[in-house]
Amino acid sequence: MPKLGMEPIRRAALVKATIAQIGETGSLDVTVAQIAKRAGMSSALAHHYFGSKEQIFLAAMRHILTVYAAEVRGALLMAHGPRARIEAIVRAGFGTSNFRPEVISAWLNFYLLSLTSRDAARLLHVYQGRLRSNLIYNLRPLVSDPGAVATRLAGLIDGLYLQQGLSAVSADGQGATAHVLAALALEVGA
Amino acid sequence: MPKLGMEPIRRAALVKATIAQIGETGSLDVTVAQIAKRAGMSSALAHHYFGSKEQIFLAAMRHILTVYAAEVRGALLMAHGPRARIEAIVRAGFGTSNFRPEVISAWLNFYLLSLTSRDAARLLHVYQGRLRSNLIYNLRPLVSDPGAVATRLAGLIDGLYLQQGLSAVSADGQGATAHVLAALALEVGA
DNA sequence: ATTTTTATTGATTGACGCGTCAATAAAAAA
DNA sequence: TTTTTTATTGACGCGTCAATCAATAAAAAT
Repeated sequence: MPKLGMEPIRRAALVKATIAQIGETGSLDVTVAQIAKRAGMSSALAHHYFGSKEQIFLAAMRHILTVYAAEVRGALLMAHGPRARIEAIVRAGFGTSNFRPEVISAWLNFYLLSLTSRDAARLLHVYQGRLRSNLIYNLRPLVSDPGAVATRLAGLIDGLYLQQGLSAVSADGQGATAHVLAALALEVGA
Repeated sequence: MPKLGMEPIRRAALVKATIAQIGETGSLDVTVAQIAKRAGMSSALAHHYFGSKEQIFLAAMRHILTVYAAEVRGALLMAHGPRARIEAIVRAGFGTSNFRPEVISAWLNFYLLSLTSRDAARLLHVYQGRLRSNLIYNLRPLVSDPGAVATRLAGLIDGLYLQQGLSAVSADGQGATAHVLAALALEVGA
């Protein structure tokens, strides 16, 4: 009984199911059939809407990055001054949306996917570059070598994210945020 | 023409080929046939010596961790005083053996494998715990909260390692080392 | 009332990969 | 010299999975 206008609904359901399935499986070794079943449809329909498994992955990745970017933008709206803006960026990175265990796991897997897929690498590069230039821009009035400090802060963020993704017990976003802010305080000499 | 005593040679060749193949492929989606071919034997022989693909992966992982542990031990021999010992640990982590692109890629893939395989998780946990307690022990006379500082240093090391593994262009071990040591200097207030 | 478009799936295909097995051959032991 | 052990591989069975296709059905358009 085909109700019309199903395409966006199906696509969204598949994206959501993909992230959940990757989070549960812990790897990209998820089958289209698993994803489709979780999203309540046949694997044939998943192929019908996305064409290939890689396209499904890329859509899921795009979704994660879009949500993340929106959260950063939102946090930046409320921040006055460079120091507060950096704090906002950090807090957004470890915010509730991106810091759910499934999302962390998916993100780490997409990291590795970027070694294989050019499209994935391109996506990731754009968002990493945006984070980095955001950090550098706001670090400029605070430290003498913004590039180096940005490298260390971004590295610490990635590393703590990785650790959280691997421990996979309970994601401690507040703790991670506190650590990054502590490092920031040392860097700006406050 | 069976020469005797081939087993250790074959095993070592398979371990080496596994790391190389994972590095080249960028994922754990490597076939036993690929590994065996690179090691100069048939896939049947690989199975004969290791029994399963997972055992091959675990052997490769053990090898990487063993080499890493040896390098840390070696560096610690030459270090006098807590500060120098921490520097030694950092330098070993980014030392030539563990910082070749293939090894970085393999390590990152093993990180994710630990989400799937209990044995892999156990291996990783042992070595991470050893690194962490090494750091904490030597940080104790230097800082007031060794645990927190160790978390940040380990996080930064992991993060920079991750970034190097993903860029995959040229591994800059000296740069990474310098960044961690800079963070250390800030933490100890020198 | 037909035709076209959209939604949907069961069945199928074709490829691929792990692991096994039987067979071959040479060294070592008996 | 016969037997056992070690080394080695080609062939293959069995399962899995991505992707395709034909078929069904209900909206929408004509």
